[in-house]
This record gives sequence, structure tokens and C-alpha cells, in this order.
Amino acid sequence: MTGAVLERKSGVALWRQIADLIRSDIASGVAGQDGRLPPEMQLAKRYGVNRHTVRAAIGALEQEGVLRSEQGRGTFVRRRKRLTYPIRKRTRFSAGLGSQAASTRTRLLESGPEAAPEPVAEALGLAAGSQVIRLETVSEADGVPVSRATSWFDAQRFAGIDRAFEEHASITRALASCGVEDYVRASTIIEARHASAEDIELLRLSAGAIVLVTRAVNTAAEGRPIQYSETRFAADRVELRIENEDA
Amino acid sequence: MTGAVLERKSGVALWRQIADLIRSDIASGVAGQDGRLPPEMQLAKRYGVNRHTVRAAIGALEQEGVLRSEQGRGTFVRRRKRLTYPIRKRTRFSAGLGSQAASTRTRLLESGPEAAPEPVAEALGLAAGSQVIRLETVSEADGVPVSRATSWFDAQRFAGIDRAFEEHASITRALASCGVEDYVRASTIIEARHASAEDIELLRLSAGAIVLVTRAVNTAAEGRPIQYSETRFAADRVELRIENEDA
DNA sequence: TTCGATTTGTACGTATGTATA
DNA sequence: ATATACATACGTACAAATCGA
Repeated sequence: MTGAVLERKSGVALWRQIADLIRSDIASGVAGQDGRLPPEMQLAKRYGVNRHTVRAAIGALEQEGVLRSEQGRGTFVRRRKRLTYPIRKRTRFSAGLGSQAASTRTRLLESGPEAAPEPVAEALGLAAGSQVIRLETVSEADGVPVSRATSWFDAQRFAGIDRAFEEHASITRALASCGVEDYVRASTIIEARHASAEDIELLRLSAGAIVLVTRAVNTAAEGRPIQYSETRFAADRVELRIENEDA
Repeated sequence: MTGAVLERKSGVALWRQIADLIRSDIASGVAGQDGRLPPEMQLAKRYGVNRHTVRAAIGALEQEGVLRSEQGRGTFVRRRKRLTYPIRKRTRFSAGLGSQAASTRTRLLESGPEAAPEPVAEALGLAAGSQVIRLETVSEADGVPVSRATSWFDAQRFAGIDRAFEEHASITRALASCGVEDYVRASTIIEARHASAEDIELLRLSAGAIVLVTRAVNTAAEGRPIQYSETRFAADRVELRIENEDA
């Protein structure tokens, strides 16, 4: 907003200075009050630079998740609040998000038998190359994709779990139908990375978005591993909360 | 490597097609065997596009953390393996990473009293605006910055903890010198976001990098909250592992 | 040490494509 | 259909950093 003067040849690229200006203008409420940024040409004129230079700045802020550009419409300020996904000994998707969303749903994308990849076999305590059943699912809260998961089960022990899932639309109930009354999460590893092309499509993310990846092993009451899963959460929609049962 | 033909006007931008080609060539070991990519001009010629188009592709892969460009030197393939940072009831920095790094160190950047921000006061069970002491630290493993943390303590209960930290170079020992024999982590919230300018500087990250942010409350044996902290981990260097004590 | 070649970074210009209103 | 606005892609020029002769 301010007719701030950009410093050329100051060692900081013009596009970066502009990005910083726009970011702080948004933070202070000076810009984007109505949720949208002025057109690129207008910004270019205001800052006295070429439109491309403005685009470089906007591009950087898009990567940061501050802005979102839509072809033909304009450039918009992004704001979001995150759901909290609890990770506890007995972690179940809909139970965890239940109070935060009116509706939750897990959809099966694909399933079938395959030879267990190395880390899967190890996590499930199977011989390398054993047959496992893989389920690909996407979970939504109020219609918005929140996470996608790939789960593996021992094909011998859990034959037909894919059909059971289709019937019950829930991992917990599908496991129950296979005789698993209860299960607990034995270990969880969390990392963060840029969303892959597949993540972007399935979770309806924008390019450059971030996913929180959890890799977890669930074990039956006796302690035997029954499920290994890798879940990717849309990082701008979810935060994870680790809950201590005994606390 | 292959003289793959790019499809113009296919609905997928040329720079994106090129980025996909380079990414898969690196994954398959066809490109970047020596850890470096050919010069931009050479790639432009190979793909039959303008240098800028190649730059757009490289820029995207840089954001993903696949490549790193250095002015005057070239563009290099990035490879990394992550340290595993355990989160348990008794989480302590150096103990957790000890086996994975030859040396670990936590450095105090800044400290001092301040009025507690709202979430801090709430987490510590203090009245809004109470005096707290804030510590800003950066932790390194083998000389590489791994995380930066901001910690808050009740200024009354822990007067002088900043000096104690300077002396002992450890939160655990500084707390011990204030009479806290033992403490446990009551809750942890994890989210992921793009690194801020400050994160990039202090953790020596590249633009567009990701940080894993944890917000945690530590409580003394009796259950009273004594420390609230927000830690930012360089996501390309660290993964978090949640550990169940009783498992 | 200096110089020049190489390579990436920045900034401008122009044209055209595509989506939206 | 037209105007608007963002997306892609080409071209050119020069700056800045690196490296070897």
C-alpha cells in the first residue's frame, strides 16, 4: 500500500523485496483486506517494475502458502485453520476428528494383493516377499480431503479385508470382521515433505503444498503386528496431537 | 538423458514436463550420477526450449528439495538422510539424538523476561500477562543445525534459568539447578509449514524449505506445568518418532 | 593476482494461450 | 463475444559468483 521505494542493486532481488512487502502488508491488514490482491499489472505499476517481477514475488508467496492465484480470476489471500488429529494408543480416524467435523468419511480408492515391499514385510514381521493386501484410501472431513493412507495387511491372516472394508467403510470395523477385537498403535514416525503429484491430485492441494507423513504399526492385543500404514495429511489442514493415555 | 519429446500445448506446461523428466532421471540414476546437473543452457538445448523454461523446471525441483543451485558453480542433486528425533514422556534433546550423531550442542541465542503471550500463559497455567522468561536456542548435531526452539518458563518460579542455561548448556541441567529433579512431556502438537525467513537463517535452510513445528508442555513430577516450548525442526534433516514407554 | 570463461541470478520486453466474468 | 487476468514461453541483456589458466 505504502509507496515504499524498492532498492535496486541492494543485494536483495526486487522480487524478494516485493514479496516481503506484500507479506507484511497482508499480515498488518493493509493489503488483502477483501481477501484478494490487486491485479499483477496494477502491482507492477505501483512498484515500478515489470509484471514478471511481480509474478516472481507472488510465486514465492504462493509456495509459502500465503497466496493462491487463479487463472482468469485473480490472486487471493489464503487463510486456514487446522483440524487436530489425535494420535493415541487407540487411534481411529473418525473417532478422533468426530467433534471437529460434522461428517467424516473414508473412501476406498484401490485395493488388492501384492508382494510385501521390504519395509512392510519387516514391520509386519513377515518373510520378505510375502503376500500382503494393500488398501489405498482417502479420508475427508466435511467433504474436504484431509489425508490419504496406504495400509498393508498380512494376506493370509486378513484375506478378504478389502471386501470387508468396502462393506463397512471403516478399517476398525473391517478388522473386527476379521476377528480383531482391539488393536493399538505400537509406533509412529512422522516426517514432512512436499506433496507428490499424486498427493496433490488426491488431496486437492496446490503445487508446492506440504504433507505430514506418518508411518505407523498397529498391533493386536497380544502384541502381534497386524497393520502397517503410511498416511499423508494435508499439512495446511491438519495438525497432529500426541496424547498420553496415562497423563 | 533420453531425447524424450516434449508435448507442446498438451495442457501440461513445458517446464513441468521437464521437471518431471529430470526428477525421474535422477531417481533412476540416469542423471546426476556425479551429483551435478548439466548447465542450464545445455539442458535448454537438449529439450529444445528457452533457458528460462529450464530454469522454471529447476526452480520447482529446488522447492521440492531435489536440487540445489549455486550461482557461478552449477546445479546439484541433493541427497540427505534424516535423523530420528524420539518424542517420549521424558524427551531430552541430546539423549535422543546421542546415538545418531557424534556430537550434539544447544546454543543460546537470546533470552530475557517478557509478558507471557496468551497461549503461553494458558499452557503454563499463569494469569494473562504474567512475567515469563523466554529462551531462544538452536540445536546442532555434528555441526548441522537440526532445530530451533523457543521456551518459556514462569519468571517467578525459574528466576535465573537463563543464566543457568548459559552455564550448563542444557535445559535439563538448568532446570535441575532450579530444583526440578524430573519432568515429563504432557502434550505435543505437531504441524508442518514453510520455513520463515528467520528459520531459514538460523537453521541454514534453503528458500521453500519445510519445518516441522512441535508445541509441547513439560510438567514437573507433581503435574504442574513448568515449560512451554515451540520447536522448529528442519524437515529434511529430521523425522520424529513417537515412543510409547509401556510398549 | 588478474583475467576470462563458465554458470547461475535478475530484470526487462513481447507474444500468445487459457480461464473467468 | 469481449474484456480482464493469470499462465506459459520465447527473446535479450547484464550482474554476480566461481574457477582455472
